[in-house]
This record gives sequence, structure tokens and C-alpha cells, in this order.
Amino acid sequence: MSENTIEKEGVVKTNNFIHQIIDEELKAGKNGGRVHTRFPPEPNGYLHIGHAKSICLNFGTAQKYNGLTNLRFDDTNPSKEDTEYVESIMEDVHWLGFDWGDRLYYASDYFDQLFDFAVRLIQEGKAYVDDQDAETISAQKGTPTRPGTESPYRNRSVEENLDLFMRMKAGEFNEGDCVLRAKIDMTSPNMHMRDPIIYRIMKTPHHRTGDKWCIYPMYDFAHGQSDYWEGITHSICTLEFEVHRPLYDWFIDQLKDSDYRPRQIEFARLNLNYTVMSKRKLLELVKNNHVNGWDDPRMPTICGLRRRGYTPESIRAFAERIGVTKTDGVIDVSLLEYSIREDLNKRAQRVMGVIDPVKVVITNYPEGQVEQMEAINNPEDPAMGTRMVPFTREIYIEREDFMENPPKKFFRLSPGTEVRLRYAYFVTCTDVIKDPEGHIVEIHCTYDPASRGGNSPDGRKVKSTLHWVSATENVKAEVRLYDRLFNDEEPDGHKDIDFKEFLNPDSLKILPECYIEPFVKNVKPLDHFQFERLGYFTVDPDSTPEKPVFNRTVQLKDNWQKIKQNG
RNA sequence: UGUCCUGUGGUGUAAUUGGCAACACGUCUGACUCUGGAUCAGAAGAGUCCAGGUUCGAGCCCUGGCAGGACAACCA
Repeated sequence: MSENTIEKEGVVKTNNFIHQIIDEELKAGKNGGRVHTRFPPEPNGYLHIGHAKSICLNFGTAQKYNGLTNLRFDDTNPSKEDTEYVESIMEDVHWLGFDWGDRLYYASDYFDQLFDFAVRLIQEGKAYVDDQDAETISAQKGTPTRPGTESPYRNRSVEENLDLFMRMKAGEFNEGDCVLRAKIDMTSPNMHMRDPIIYRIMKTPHHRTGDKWCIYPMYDFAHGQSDYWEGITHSICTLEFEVHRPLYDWFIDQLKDSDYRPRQIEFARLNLNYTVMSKRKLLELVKNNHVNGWDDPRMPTICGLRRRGYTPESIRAFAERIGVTKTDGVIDVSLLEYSIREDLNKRAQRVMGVIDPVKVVITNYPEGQVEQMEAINNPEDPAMGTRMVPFTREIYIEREDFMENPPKKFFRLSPGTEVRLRYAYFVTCTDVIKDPEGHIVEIHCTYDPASRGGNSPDGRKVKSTLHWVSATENVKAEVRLYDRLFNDEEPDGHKDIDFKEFLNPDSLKILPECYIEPFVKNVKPLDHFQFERLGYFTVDPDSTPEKPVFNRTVQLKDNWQKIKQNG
């Protein structure tokens, strides 16, 4: 481990490049040692794992430097935004374990100040009203390689601009009739400096300000100013805003009256393979019913991951592990899966559940007898204690745990072999009962009464231990197995193929008849379990007292699968 | 024929004023185990996009290339 990393709460924390910048600033005495960040989502969709990275970065950075973080909704476009999203975003940030205290803000809080600032720019000859339509303005902007040309309205008088802007505000014009532009430089090599539009007319009611306004500031005209007014020191955003920074700084230059100025720093957004992350595409999946809502457990949304069984701790650990840089990359989902396994391994209650049941009859076991077997709740944490599991003559085991003609490295049950039933007995397969089509319907075994609890007094060993559930003393449950939503590593990375073409048709498998040991009788949604040998499962909100529903969060690592695949 | 940003094992990150390229995931061995999990021990895998230069010494500095990304919404 290098000196640039420390270990905290079992997670290695790297001093990323933003922290290095802050360290240097602090050393130079900037901002009086103050660190103040903000998380600024637009309330136009649900948060996803990429936002989680940003949340952890912004809140985590402030925590590290004993600073503060604001939650600010960037709500400058009423046509896309809604309070539904505001609420879900607040819920998700809290769930992740962060709190903004009393510092909840909206860009719309600043509409008056923003308007006044625009008026000031007009008065200083730094902004003008342009009557041209969108296409004309766009054409005049030039291209990235060709300079733009000036608007014929660029040199209107201050008085005329003021008058027109007031009338824009008063609603005298229709949408698209005119816009307010900053007067900067139409020949700048940076497109964003070519007289950017800062106010446009939108006759759409706003989810917070109602119909008070019919002109709304653009992102570039709201974000930096909001940062400034809130005293933000570090405005951390993703790489695509890099080219906006000169404009961000230009507005701050017009505004600042002291040494203080917020600093925009960009980092690479998170990309995960086998999924899509853009709000537009996620919305499309929801609207076209490719998934069952924003919180579908296959979605990379925070609410989806939550329902899938991810814990806030695991997501925070993941965010820490992937680091913060300016290099665009793609993170392998196996790293996310590692993070949840690591967390749940330490904490999850173990339980036995059979999701693809086949009946086993222990022919020499007394009919009607029920024995309570003591089972360990979590071998990683003895403090979690033990529980009792009922054992009976008829049980279920996993269909996959039996093979009539086993290959070499198959250690599980097959005719004539002896295995251990976890916490119960050694059993030996004596017979296989099939239906007329040849499907196995029942397996007959005999048990060794001397092996009660799972060990034989003569010291003989078995190669395998199977999980099992009593066929009479159990809880019947529905289990939902999830696989990756897309079959392609980069579903939206193909020029001529729509990302939906790569949707995995087998991403959801519903198993309506699973049997779980009675311990799960009174579970609550979002309780986490390890079904031994299978994976981690969480209780879905669809559960009823009569029939719990479990979502498989992630499988356990499975060597047998590998051996099978590699022949 | 522009501006800005970025190039380090398969993946993600690290490397203090230049000093034997480190860590994690993944992969592969082996040990242990009442989960083919976990744990433990070990291995393979890059010579840092390329070419020059400075230097005793360059992933770090300089020059020139190459490659990838962002930018032409009245979106954020």
C-alpha cells in the first residue's frame, strides 16, 4: 500500500486527485481552510449507480475535510422536472448514508437573483436580446473548427435590451421569439463562449415556482452562480462539463467581489459493463416495459440496487474502490458484485432454501418424526448465534445436487454415494424414482443415525455437504433470479444497433415454488439472507405474509459451475 | 482540419522533491473447511501509447507524433 492510501473501516481509501488539489489549496490557505461541496442533480429521473459515485465523492470529500455538502436540485428546465423525482432523490441520498442537514437548495431559489444578475449584465453591455430563431442562432455559432458570426441584434442599446428583457419576463412574447444571450466572443475556439444563450422563454409551469416565471435560466447561467451564492468551494462535476469551465469562470468573474470563487473540477463518470447508464435510456426501458419500473432489481438505479439487495455500505465501498480520476474507463460488474458479497458475507443471516426442489425420501427414517437440528446463523460472526431447523423423513434438495451418471469431479449425491445433509445426517442414495418420461421425481436414501448433527463417530468423511429443507416443515416462497439485463458488454456502444437489441431475454427467472426453512416466516422487505451454497437473497416488497418473495442479489462464487463449463 | 481532456497488467487504481512499477478485482495453484462459499498461502500477468531528448537514473521533466474522448439543445 502506498503512502497515498489509508485503510479505514476495512476499505482502502485512496487520496484521489481532487483531494490532492484540496490538500495543496489548504496548504496555501485558500478559502480560509473551508471545504464546501454540493450534489446537484436535475430532478428529471431516478438516481443511478453513477450518481452514487458522485454522491460519495461530494459528501465523502466534505467529511474528509470537516466541511459541508449541500443538496441542490438543478431545476432550471420545468418541462423535464417533477417533484416525484425530487422525493426519490432525497430518499436515495439518505439511504446511501449521507445527510445535507438544513442545506437543501433549488436552483429555482435563485430565479430572482439570477434575473437581477442578467439585468446587470445587460446594463454593463454584456448581454443582449436576440430575436432570431433557434436554427439561425445555431447556424451563426459556426462549428468546432469554424468561428461563428455575430448576430445582427448583438449591438442593441442597453435601453432596448432592458425593455425587451422586461417584456420577455412579462410574457409578451411566445416561446422561441427571442432569447437573452451573453455577449462574449463569437470567434472563440470554445463553442460555449460564442454568445451563449442564458435565458429562454418557456411557458411551462415549474414544479416549484408554478407560473411565476415564463423565462428560465440555462444551466450555464445558473450553476456557477448557485455555487457562488452558496459559498461552494469545490464544484465537482463530470468530464463533459470540462469545456463549460471557461464560461463557468466568466460568470463568476462578473459576479465576484472578493477573493472567494468556487472552483469547478471534473472527474470521469462511472461506466459499468453490461448495462446502460443514461437517464434517457433508463427511462426508455421503463416506458417500454422492458423492466418493471425504475426500481426493477435489474436496473442500475439506486432504488433498483436497493431492491436487488445491495446495501449502502457495499455501494460506498464500491465507490471507494473504483477511485476518482479523469480517465474514461469501464468498470467490470464483478467489482460491484465483489463489494456486495464482501459486505453480506460478514453480516447476512444464513438459511437453507431449495429453489429447484426434488424430493428425497429417507426410507429408514421414522415417519412423522420431526427433529430439530441446530444450525449456525453466520460462521463469520459467532455472536449471531444458532437456530433450530426441522428435519423430517421427506425433504427437498436442489435438483442440481443429484446426478444419476455423475462426471468425475461431481462430489454431490448420486446412486451409491454418501453425502452430508448440512447440520443433519449422512445419507446414501439407494434408489431413483422416475416418471414414465424418465424425469426424476423422487430420490430414495438411507441415513446413518449415528451421524446426527453431521458427523460420523467413526470419522469417515464425505466429499460433499448439501443444503436441504423439510418437505413438510417449511415456508413456500417465490424466488426471482436476476441475470444481467444486457448480453453485450457495451450495449450502447454500437453505432448501428439499438441498445435494446442486446436485452437479455433471460434476465429474470421467476421460481414460484421454492422451499425455505421456517426461520424466514416473519421476514420484512429488504432483509438480507444467504441461502447456503446458493447466494445472497433479499426480501422483495411484493412479499405477503402467506408468500414471501425473495430476490437473488448475487450468487456465491461457484467453482463447480466453472468446472462444468471448462469440461 | 480548431479548442480542451486523457493514455500504466484482462479491469480499475497507485507510485512523495525523478530512485527496483505497487494494491484491489479477475484468473490459476495449493492448504483448510459441515457452504465447491469464506479464510490462508502462493503463482502467472504490465516495463507505463510511440519516437527522440535531458539525466548516473524517467511512468513522472522537455520536444514531436499517434490513439481515444468531449464540444456545433432555446437539455443538464
